[in-house]
Amino acid sequence: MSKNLEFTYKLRSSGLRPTRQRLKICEVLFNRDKTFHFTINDLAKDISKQLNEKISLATVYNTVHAFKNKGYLKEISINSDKNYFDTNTTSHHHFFDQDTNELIDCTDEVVETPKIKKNILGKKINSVEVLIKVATDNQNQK
Amino acid sequence: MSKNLEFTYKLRSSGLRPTRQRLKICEVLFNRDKTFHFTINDLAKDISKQLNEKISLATVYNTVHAFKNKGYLKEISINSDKNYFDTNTTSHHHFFDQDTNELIDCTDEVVETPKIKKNILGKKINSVEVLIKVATDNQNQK
DNA sequence: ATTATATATTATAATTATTCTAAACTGTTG
DNA sequence: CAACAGTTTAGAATAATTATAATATATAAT
Ligand SMILES: [Mn+2]
Ligand SMILES: [Mn+2]
Ligand SMILES: [Zn+2]
Ligand SMILES: [Zn+2]
Repeated sequence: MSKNLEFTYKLRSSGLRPTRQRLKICEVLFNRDKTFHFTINDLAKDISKQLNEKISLATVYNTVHAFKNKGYLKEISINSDKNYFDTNTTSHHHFFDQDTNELIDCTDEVVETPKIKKNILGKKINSVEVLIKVATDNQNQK
Repeated sequence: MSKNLEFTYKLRSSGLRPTRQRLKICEVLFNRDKTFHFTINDLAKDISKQLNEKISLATVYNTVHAFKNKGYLKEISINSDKNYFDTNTTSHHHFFDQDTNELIDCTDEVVETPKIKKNILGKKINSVEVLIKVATDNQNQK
């Protein structure tokens, strides 16, 4: 359980009590090689499958929002139907597959962050992100 | 009522009956100099203020979606809290003011559309749009 | 270790946004 | 002026999210 210890420290260091539920959610979210995108519903389902114990949906919401506020997750709104979270919290760009509703990270080889030549007076730029919408190459343009 | 005639033709030409409600919504949305962004709720409120007659919320939803499907409106998801529509249906970029939840169109002088160097196999690129999130220039980074 | 305190979890209710339904209404065609 | 399909409407239904308030837990204080 060295991973578990890690998560415990991580949570404590940001002022979050390392509860059983939060540690399990950490496990599901952060005990992986690659970052990924998820919806809260997907996450809740994953948890109830992967783990024998159930976590209340309200707790999943609370925890995801707490993790987001601490900077461990990023929220991404791309589609009015689904609200995504991203375990990759760095600034980055996305493909959005309109056929499958899947989000895919872009590497630097795909697209460079565009330069902003003018800003709005009195405001600070917090992020510049590119979204590329793709779909199957049929002639159904709608 | 020359504008009204115009809207009548526009609707007919796309197979939509020019009903009283649709014409009023056209008036509110398209009888302006500049394009703008709105939420369905804002639109419903605007209508009940600007006009003496009420339009059912379901009709506003129906009409906005019909107009979107006909290409007269564009849907923009940027914020999990609010779902926007845009009367500017061209491909373009946006500032999003995180203080006010306001969307602002970017001109070409602000940012150029980035080049996509690689695409996902078997998929067609439907749009490439940049989102610039801004907020007041205090040191409150959260 | 026991107790006290603040914080977190939970089931459920409440709220909000959106879609569905089915009856009434209206625009268009003949 | 029928007749008909398409449209609007109020209200019900659904879905996503947030609020509530009682219970449980983690940590700090004794
Ligand atoms: Mn929609
Ligand atoms: Mn949220
Ligand atoms: Zn991502
Ligand atoms: Zn716009």
